[in-house]
Amino acid sequence: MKYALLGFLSLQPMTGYELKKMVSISTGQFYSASYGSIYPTLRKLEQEGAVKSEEGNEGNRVKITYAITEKGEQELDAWLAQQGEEDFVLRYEYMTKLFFSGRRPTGEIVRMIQKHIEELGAERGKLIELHASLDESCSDVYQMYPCEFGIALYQFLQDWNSELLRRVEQN
Amino acid sequence: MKYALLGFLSLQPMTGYELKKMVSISTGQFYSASYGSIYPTLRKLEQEGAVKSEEGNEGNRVKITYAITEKGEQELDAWLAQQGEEDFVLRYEYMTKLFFSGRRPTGEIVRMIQKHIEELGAERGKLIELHASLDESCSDVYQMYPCEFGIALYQFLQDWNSELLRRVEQN
DNA sequence: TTCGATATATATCTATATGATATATCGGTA
DNA sequence: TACCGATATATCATATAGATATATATCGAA
Repeated sequence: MKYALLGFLSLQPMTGYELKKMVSISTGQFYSASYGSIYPTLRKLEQEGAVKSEEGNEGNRVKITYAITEKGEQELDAWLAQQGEEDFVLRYEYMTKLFFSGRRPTGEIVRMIQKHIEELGAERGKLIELHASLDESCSDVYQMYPCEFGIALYQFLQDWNSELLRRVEQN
Repeated sequence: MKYALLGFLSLQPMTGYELKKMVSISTGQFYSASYGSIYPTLRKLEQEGAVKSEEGNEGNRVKITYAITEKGEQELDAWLAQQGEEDFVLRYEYMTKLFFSGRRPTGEIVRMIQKHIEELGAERGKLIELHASLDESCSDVYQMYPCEFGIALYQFLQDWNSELLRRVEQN
């Protein structure tokens, strides 16, 4: 969490709200953040001296903009450079259902798989749109990779489930 | 959480400890459970009447075996039949690092990708072993699919990252 | 021009989950 | 018999999502 926020703040100073939007768009497929974690983490990062906040006021609105500090940049680079076992967590509820599908009639399973494939297609479509819009705004090839990964991942999921559908229908 | 535990208890009555082991082996790739969630959930399920517990005692050891009830079976089937948007969460820390890798020297990025591909291969190897051992114990084709999915997923991840490595090395 | 919908912005609460740790028993082996 | 690893239950601290509350700003349509 902490390092991802530092990373985004290294691109430009932002408010918690802007941070949430940016996280959702750019790495949202495999890393998401809620306000319930963003705001407390920002306060903690400021205590540590990794970011500093500036309270601007547009009219009557309170607006706290956070910027990364020199110390924060160093921490970010240390995290990027460190080759630890990276966290990889996949929670795929559909697969849990599939595991127990032996209890259910084949027709129902077929419909579940078909619907899932459609949903995967829709998600993939959204990412393809995002990719087109990203082309202009990205300062860096590396910032395109997660979106490209997401598109390829959904393609893989669609393919795997299409093959599953074929197998289930065949008996 | 709740429904996954009900599912496993529909296969056979079990203790919380056995449940944890079984979850880790069978759906562990995309759904995991800790004791801190298993025991409280079992107690809640019993309050709801979806499972009933029996306190057996082997010698001096306390051993609480949980079995699914008729009501629990109905709840499980209702969950399996219901076509809702299923939870899909991927937390892929490596991809977050990649997003910010523009800050780092190419050599370091190449090493990160290489190491990651090796780790993916190791994980895939474990699943292939598991698949071989599963052949005997599974009562059902559906119980094989999650493991097969895991193997295919790691293959996809290896392929995607190998292609990424090629691209990064080329400039 | 005013009304309502949507976007911006911060903050906090509840429920739940993880990971670690504590405690204790059991079976096998050295 | 002493010890290790597996079995078994339980709980703590910490983290997080998701929902909700509150308020302001913007913009288009009636």
